[in-house]
Amino acid sequence: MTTEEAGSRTREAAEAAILEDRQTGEATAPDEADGQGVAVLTGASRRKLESRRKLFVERGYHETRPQDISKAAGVGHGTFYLHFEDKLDCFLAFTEEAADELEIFVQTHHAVAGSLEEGIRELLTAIFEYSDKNPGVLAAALTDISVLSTGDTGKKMPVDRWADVWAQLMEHWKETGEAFAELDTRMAGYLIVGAIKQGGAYGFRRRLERADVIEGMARLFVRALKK
Amino acid sequence: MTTEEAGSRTREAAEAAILEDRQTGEATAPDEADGQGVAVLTGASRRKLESRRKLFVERGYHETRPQDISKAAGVGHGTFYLHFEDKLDCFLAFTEEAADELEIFVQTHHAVAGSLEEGIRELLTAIFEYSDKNPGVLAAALTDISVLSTGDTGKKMPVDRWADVWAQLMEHWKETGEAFAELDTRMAGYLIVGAIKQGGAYGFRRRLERADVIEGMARLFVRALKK
Amino acid sequence: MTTEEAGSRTREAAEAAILEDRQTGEATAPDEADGQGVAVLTGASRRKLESRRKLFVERGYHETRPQDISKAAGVGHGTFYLHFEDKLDCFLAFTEEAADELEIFVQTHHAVAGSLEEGIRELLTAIFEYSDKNPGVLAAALTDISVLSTGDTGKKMPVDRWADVWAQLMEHWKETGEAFAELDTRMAGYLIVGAIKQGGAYGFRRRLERADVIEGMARLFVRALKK
Amino acid sequence: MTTEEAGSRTREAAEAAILEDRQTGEATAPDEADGQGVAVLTGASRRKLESRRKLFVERGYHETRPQDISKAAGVGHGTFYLHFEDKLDCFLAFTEEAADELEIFVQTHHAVAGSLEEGIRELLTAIFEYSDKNPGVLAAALTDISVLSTGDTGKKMPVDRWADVWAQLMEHWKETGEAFAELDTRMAGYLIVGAIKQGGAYGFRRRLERADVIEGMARLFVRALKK
DNA sequence: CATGAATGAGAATTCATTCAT
DNA sequence: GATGAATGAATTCTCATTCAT
Repeated sequence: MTTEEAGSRTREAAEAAILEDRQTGEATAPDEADGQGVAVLTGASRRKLESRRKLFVERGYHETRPQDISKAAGVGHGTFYLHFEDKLDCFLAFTEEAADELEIFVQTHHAVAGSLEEGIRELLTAIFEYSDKNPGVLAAALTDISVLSTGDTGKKMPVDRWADVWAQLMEHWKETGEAFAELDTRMAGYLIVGAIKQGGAYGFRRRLERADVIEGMARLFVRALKK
Repeated sequence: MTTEEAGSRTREAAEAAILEDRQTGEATAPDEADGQGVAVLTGASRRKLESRRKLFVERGYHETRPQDISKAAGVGHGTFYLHFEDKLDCFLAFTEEAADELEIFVQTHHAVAGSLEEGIRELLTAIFEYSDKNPGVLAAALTDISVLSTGDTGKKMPVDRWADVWAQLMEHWKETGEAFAELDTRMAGYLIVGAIKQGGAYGFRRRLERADVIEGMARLFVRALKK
Repeated sequence: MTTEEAGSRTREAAEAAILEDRQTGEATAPDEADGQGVAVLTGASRRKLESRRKLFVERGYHETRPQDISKAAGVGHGTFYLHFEDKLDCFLAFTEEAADELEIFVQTHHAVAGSLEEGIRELLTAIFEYSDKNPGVLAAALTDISVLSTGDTGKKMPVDRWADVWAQLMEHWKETGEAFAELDTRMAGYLIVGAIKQGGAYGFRRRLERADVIEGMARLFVRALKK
Repeated sequence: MTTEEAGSRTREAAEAAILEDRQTGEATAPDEADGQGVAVLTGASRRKLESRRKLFVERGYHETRPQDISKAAGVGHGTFYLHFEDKLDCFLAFTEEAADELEIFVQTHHAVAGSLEEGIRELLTAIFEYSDKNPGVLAAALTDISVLSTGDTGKKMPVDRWADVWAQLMEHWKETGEAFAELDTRMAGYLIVGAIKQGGAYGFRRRLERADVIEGMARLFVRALKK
């Protein structure tokens, strides 16, 4: 998605667009919408419904009612179901939105990344910057699917997407000979995501300095991965 | 708990007791696994209520009703509330029970652990053995508290306990000079728990060989920690 | 409410409107009989929910479930909570409705009241006529608040409203010199309301002739109040 | 009941016995117990169960559970049902106990009463003294039966007993020619009880001076009844 | 497209009462 | 007699979703 666009933007611009609630993002988001009931709308109410983010982040999935989202968006209850199949669908939309934003961060940061060491540090910085501007969003978006519904929805969750991103990077570092050869990049992707999620939550709770958290993580990740 | 007893048992015996649903544990567990504010009830129904585990694991917190637990235990609805203050209290009891069990595994494995490398491998083995015998229990017990209730309950969750265990081990390895000096053991404890949780889920979903998962994790952890 | 309308109606007409379940009252009552915090809903279900009266009167507060009221009204359980905050709120709405109706009776009767003696007799007549047409309503509406909820709700209960009405009348009779000068009208208002409530219940149980009950009360009240 | 005893006691002694929680009352209370399941017991637990009074007064009927009464009495749940048929039976026992106590007050005060005027003032004084020593007891004991259960229990409630007492007194005053001849003493009994109940509640809420409340009531009652 | 009144299955919890010990 | 663990019908209230307008 929007990779060509992202390429033509400066890194700062791309991030700014995201952080300022995607006023320029309109051109991109609808693209991903398939012709089906979900996320079909382009107009005002779709943008309004993005108020879901605030609610899901602050209250969590189970404490947020479709009604709340509609109300916060200033639309009627019924309108909610013109945009989302159901509550879970709405949550996944939020989740994907967050993943999209993060992906841009990751990509733009990677563009300038040189060595494995610099790259990891850059990425973590990007992630925590994002987290700083969007407090709680990652934690909320990484909510375990099993908590949301019983049956496996088959949906690709943000965890998977993000793990992929890391896996690809590590694959790249394997090719450049910076990462050790036996590295199982898929597995390592999940391990890193898990570590970041838990470590991030810990740092948040303990109100640790962002720089310290990043440094602590980076050191361990670099040691773990470097040849 | 039962540390003196655990000492007198062989490691296998101790684990077996746990894994076989604690037939020998009765003398110890029911007395202290409670501490929940509700009257410390012993007797038939309390033990029966341990059926909660199966349900929380299979369906998750939100899909398990107090009624289900009572029914599975073969007792009346009201009996549930003689043993637990409310649903959350019941879940936390399950959670602590699992943490207790795991702690024994970790302790007994550590007892024989020699080097950092062996130690990590041992621990991971222990954890995955436990997970193998108690499928899903760890994942369920590590459920994020924020998903369970709105307000912070102030309870120490299994994640914290487990992170502590790892932190202490790493502290030990720092003293023996096996772990690198600048290691922030607290943070690293959380990172490892997060990684194991996510990696474990990944391995479970992909039906990976346990040995491979352990090996993959161990390699990374050792690299990350060793001097 | 509807004071100007009541003025233009004959006394009989105004009462009839009330007693015949307010078919003409629709224009006025639904708009203000609410004031309850929950959205001011008009429309079918609100009027239907007035079936609460029958239930509260026949079964009393504790024997009437929100569900019963909904069912009697032919609406769903959930609808109940669109109109009332909770069960108590619903009861208080009934209570206020009854007080409103009674107030009109009292006012219209007072309009024609001449002397203290005539006035008292008129009022009692009005009250018992109302009670006759709405059997049990006053008794139910005068239910002691302490029976309904633990904490003081701070709400002005019908007893207070009605005591006020009597107090004002007595104040008037003090001014005209018909009532004795030292009369504490506030206190006397409560005494009279209490007496009517208990005496009414007694008369109802004993199936006494309405005229006799009125006469018995009137005689005592007149003696007590007249200069 | 115990009229001969009451007669041989001084008024002060009789009241003291009541107010000091009836240490001497044991000889009397059991007398009234019939040979049936209810109130059969004489021993320790019966006296203990009298803690019901505090609970019914403070929390009201619906907020007081048999369990609470048992607990307050320091006996087991089951013991409750050895003494009372059910919760309502227990409440009525409390109610009768209060009525008994009040009756003694009323009788002893009446013994010294001379004129109608003095008599009324004496009685009111007695009642409010009792209420002062036993705050809330009368209000609780006068709880309307309809609030307690659906079907008429056929039990004679305290209201009735008390109304009777007043009726008898008024009958007496009719005979002495102090009360006006046409007085319907039965009805008037209820009117007075109702007035006292409501007026007492009002005075209590407004924290009026007891003397003022008594004076206010007495004046009205005397005016209403005197020839 | 948009609405919001209406819905009713379902959730958590309570409590009067029983009965085996 | 005394106990208190056990019960399950019953209660209040919620909330994801629908559908007539």
